[in-house]
Amino acid sequence: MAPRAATRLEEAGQLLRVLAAPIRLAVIEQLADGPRCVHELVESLGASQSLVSQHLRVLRAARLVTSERRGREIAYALTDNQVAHIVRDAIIHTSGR
Amino acid sequence: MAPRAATRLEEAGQLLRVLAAPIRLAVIEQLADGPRCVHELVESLGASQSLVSQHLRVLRAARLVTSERRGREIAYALTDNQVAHIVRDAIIHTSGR
DNA sequence: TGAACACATGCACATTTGTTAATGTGTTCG
DNA sequence: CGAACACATTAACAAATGTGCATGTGTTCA
Repeated sequence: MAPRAATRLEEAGQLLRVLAAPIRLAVIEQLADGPRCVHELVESLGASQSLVSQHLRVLRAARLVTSERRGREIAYALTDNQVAHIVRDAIIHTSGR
Repeated sequence: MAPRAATRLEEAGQLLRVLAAPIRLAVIEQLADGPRCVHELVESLGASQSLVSQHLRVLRAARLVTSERRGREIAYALTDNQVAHIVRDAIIHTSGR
């Protein structure tokens, strides 16, 4: 069942808006190599725990990542790798000049 | 010469932010089929002339489109088709579920 | 030259978004 | 139970963004 054209572009726009933040791109890059828990992301990104959680919340709301509790940590993973592909294309486009 | 990682993600984020608006996605979809002048876009998109110009300004500033005067019209075209490819992937990702 | 057309720009305003600081929830371990 | 760890959430604020209205610039044609 195909949605209306307007809705289709709105949904695609929302996806891109979720991706349109450097720190979230960095998170996705990390998760492309496998699941990570929050404090690992905090370390590698050099951002505050609160900030990382805020952005993970956005990614989670958009269903781009899934979370799974492991002991007292929570592991995040990419829902699908097509998103990582879009991110890679965007990076290639800007770096290739 | 590869830019710093932070800069790389910032630039990719900026590209995605420019794409993250339904009306700009619609413009890019139109231009993927060939050059269009502004009043053609205004008609097909059903938006005001001012609004379309504002968004074309954003696309132009990001070097995603080029403009060329033809008589009293101004024709817009995609700078490269890789951007159209990214847009298509984003639409496919959201529609495919 | 003047009028009509095609488009851009400046301004003002509401909405959204990113960030920080503080606090809350859930878990492990002594 | 209580303390320490891992993470989420709330509130508050600055900054960026989208939109409409009005006006400006460039072009064609009579």
